[in-house]
Amino acid sequence: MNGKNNLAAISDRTGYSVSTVSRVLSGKAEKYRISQSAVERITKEARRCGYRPNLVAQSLRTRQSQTVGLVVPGIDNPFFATLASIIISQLDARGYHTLLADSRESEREERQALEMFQDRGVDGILAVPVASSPEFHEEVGANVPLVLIDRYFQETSLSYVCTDNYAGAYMAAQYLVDKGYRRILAIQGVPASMPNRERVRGFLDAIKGHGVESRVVGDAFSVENGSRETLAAFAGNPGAYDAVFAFSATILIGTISALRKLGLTEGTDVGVISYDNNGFLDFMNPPVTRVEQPLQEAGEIAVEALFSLMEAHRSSLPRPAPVQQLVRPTLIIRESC
Amino acid sequence: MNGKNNLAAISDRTGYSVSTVSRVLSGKAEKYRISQSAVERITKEARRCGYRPNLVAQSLRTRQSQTVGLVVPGIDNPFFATLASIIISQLDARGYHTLLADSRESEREERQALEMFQDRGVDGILAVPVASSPEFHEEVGANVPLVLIDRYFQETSLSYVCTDNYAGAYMAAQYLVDKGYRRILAIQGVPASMPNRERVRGFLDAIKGHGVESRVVGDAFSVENGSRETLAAFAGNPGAYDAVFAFSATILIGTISALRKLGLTEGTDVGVISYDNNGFLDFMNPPVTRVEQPLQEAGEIAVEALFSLMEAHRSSLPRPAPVQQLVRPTLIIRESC
DNA sequence: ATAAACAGCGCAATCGTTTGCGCAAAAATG
DNA sequence: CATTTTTGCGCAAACGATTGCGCTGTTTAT
Repeated sequence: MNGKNNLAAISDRTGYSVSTVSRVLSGKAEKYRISQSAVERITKEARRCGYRPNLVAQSLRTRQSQTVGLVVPGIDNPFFATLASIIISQLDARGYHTLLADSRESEREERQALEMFQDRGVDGILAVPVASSPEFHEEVGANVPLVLIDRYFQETSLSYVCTDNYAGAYMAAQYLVDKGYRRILAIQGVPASMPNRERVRGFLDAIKGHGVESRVVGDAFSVENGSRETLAAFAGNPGAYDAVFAFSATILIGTISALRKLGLTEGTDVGVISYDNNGFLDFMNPPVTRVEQPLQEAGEIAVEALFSLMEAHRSSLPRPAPVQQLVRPTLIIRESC
Repeated sequence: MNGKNNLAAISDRTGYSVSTVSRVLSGKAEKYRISQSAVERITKEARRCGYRPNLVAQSLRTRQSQTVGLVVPGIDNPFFATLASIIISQLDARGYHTLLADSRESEREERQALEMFQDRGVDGILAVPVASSPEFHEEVGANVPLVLIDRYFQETSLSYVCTDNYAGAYMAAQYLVDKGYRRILAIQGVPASMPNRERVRGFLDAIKGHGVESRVVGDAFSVENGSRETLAAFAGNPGAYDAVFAFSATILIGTISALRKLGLTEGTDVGVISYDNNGFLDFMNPPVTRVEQPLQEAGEIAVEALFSLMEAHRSSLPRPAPVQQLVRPTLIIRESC
């Protein structure tokens, strides 16, 4: 084309100043009482040459980027992929774009991502935190609106929206107990994470006083962890446990894979129950009983909370009280235990 | 803190000009022959106050953003989630950040995303295109490095990296024929997309001359489509087909769900075969035979291609010849047919 | 001794937009 | 007709970083 395609170019071609062109094209024409004739001439020229504002310059000047940063501990995990999908849709619906980062469960990478978000001037941040203590997140949260999701910290003033992992695990364990299982292996995810700790607590509380032998093992929300721990527990002792509680769908896959390798069948030889929902779980053999987390709802609440923080931030109003909410999961009963 | 935290502030506090501070902090000290003493004083002060460059300003000035845009047709689809995950990791490893957009199979939203990417000055774009013709993408590709992935266009000068869908579908169909199936229902995804067209072509070519009755139905890579089409095909006529070829894992889920609802069992009553790989497929009942696409490999090649385009673009060198590559899928044989 | 080379750094323009302030002309008021 | 108000628009300074050019002073070559 004609080389440049910015306000200055339109200014040149219409004879109006850059200021006027800017005001017209950013919809502030009447606020600044620009004449009808100017508005028409300018919008016509802008349309003609397909003008599009440079968002980088706009961000620099206005300190708003129409972008939020989202950091998750592993986008390859279907759970976080689903969560990300839900959040991206929500943001999109509000006209915001998403910078997506993956911390891979690493505190260092998480810090980098959060710093990068700030350096790029995002308007807000949604994070599934990985760090073991809230200091850094709180520091970041003091500068830019920040809402935690899925994981959170004790005693923090940050907003968070999570599912009630204590209740979820409690329901699952109680169900196993009711079904008569008495030797239960729980395979956990990342031990330090709040959801995991809450699940362990819910699990232990539910089996307490029922004469259940149990062990909690494992260290990651991964297929590999599920497989390794299951092998370790059952190899050489096929009757070691009568049920397995997998703390995530990924872990479940590892567990089932290992059971099969050992010649055990889930559901009959060993009861299994899982966390997370997933279209596949209904078509496994047997269909898997599981705790479903209301991710859509959690995502909606989190985004809502973030936007009210952002709104206050924009107007330099006092920060609204933090939203700290747990949403209730539900037990989906099938045939695996 | 001390209010601002930019080059000017450091300039004030050290007595050196903004230029010198900039050159030191952006690692160009020796190129511009800055003295040791200046370098030390400045880096010390920068460390003290935790200086971090404003990436928005940097982008505006240098026209580089260390960002690439990624647009997929549905991040909620596990296939694209996996692809996105792979690509984000690759970009991250090269120090690039990712703006992720979801076109939801809508040409309009795809255009919006691509335009937004340009407005934000991304350094490159990776796209799973949705449009039916390449014009718009070619236009964009003329301005900013662009590589297509998973889907592509005929006769385009754009780079693309996809799997060989013709070969994949051919293998699958041939396997069904070899197994003796003669009435095959193929449930396709988005009809106009190149992978889908190639799969249809591969499917039809493979069954040709073998006396196979077949129909190709459906219009989306979704669970709902799989379920709807399966119901329509088998309701009132349980023996309508002896095998179903699902063109994606999501479609497969819908198909199995529908078969069960109709009292049919996949594998025995009706053979099923699927496209895509997925940890769950091995643990369904029965385990599902499927065509696995080498996504990791495709992602690596695509990112590699993108970076060589970006490199040339940065140095205003002539654009290297487009990379147009198909990578070969493999058939994973299990027990569902 | 004079010129040339070089070391070390700053000036000021630039990227594209936004916006407070002010200025002139036109319109309204007394 | 003199004053005030309103209308319509432009000047220029931001936002924070980068970089071509040039300016001083010192060192080296001729």
